[in-house]
Amino acid sequence: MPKKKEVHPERTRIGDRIARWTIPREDILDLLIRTQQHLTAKEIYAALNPLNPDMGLTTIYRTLELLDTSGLIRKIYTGDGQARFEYKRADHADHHHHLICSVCGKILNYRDFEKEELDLVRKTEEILARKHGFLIRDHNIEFLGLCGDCRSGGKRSTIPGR
Amino acid sequence: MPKKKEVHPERTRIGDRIARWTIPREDILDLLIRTQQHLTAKEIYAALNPLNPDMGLTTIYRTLELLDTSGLIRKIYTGDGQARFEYKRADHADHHHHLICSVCGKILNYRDFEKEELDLVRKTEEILARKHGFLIRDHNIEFLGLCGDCRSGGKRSTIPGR
DNA sequence: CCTTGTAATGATATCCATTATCATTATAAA
DNA sequence: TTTATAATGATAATGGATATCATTACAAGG
Repeated sequence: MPKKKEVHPERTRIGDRIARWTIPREDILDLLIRTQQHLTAKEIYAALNPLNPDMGLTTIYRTLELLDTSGLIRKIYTGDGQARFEYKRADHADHHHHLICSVCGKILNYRDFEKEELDLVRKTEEILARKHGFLIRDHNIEFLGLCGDCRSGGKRSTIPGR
Repeated sequence: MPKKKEVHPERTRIGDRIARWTIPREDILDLLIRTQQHLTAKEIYAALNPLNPDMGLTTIYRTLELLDTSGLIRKIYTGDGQARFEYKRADHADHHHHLICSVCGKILNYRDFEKEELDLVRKTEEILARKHGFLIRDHNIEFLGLCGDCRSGGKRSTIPGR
């Protein structure tokens, strides 16, 4: 049976921004939903190419921008010169932040202290709105440091700027 | 009297990484100390060029990487495709985070809730160290949203992806 | 003061992620 | 089916950042 997928329910979340729900869009969103990693455009391309060799890199970039603008995915800058993407669940079920190793670039998700953090964030958002008229839509928290491997290894990074 | 500056005291903080403290290094660090903004390499180039037309862009990039690696300045990615830099005071006196407008790209510093935030961060760092063997060296917190102008204006951004 | 090894610089070329262009294809509604 | 046009993909172009390498200039030892 050839590829024959149901349209993902999330598709409705971008209904007003989009006219046609296509195979590339379905495949890219699908991949991001399934993976735990933070993928770059090229990684997505590499992952989907075997399944759909006709999909070009341009489409990946365009689709990622569409999904990001629509709030379905999040664009992350970890400082290695390329943007990464992760799926953003509507229900905050996977609310987490990042732990980035400055040496090897590894990214860990962390999920502890959600409640306290959310209290703090909410409070901050209130103040910011009052003080600067800023409407908060999202926040990022990231910790930079050395992962276990790089701490013990003590080796130098080959990544420039790290 | 020609330019004749005292070497900035911070110079000692990178003593072991550096052999010579030069005019470009002094000027770049000096500029970052004085400004409240978050400058790109090109903005720094533009600002210093009138004073020192011989300074090339390459030196700016190299010096910024040196200062960043040494922990004197912080590299920030706001998502507009170019890295920005800010001076990082040793005494945490200016501890702050960023408020980024997704439409116009404006960046505000915010400094409220430092104590609670630091408590939370410290606690988190402890857990992360225990759980993942991660040694935290820095953290970033940023809020993304719409600034007052862009809220009321309701105009669309020309910045791709925003 | 000179000399000298070499760190630092700057012009240039290059790299690489991302965007723009535009002809072609394929979707969804009539 | 037909059709208007949204979406795609090959290609070229853009632009921030880095590599290369000959040149300059700093700092230590004479």
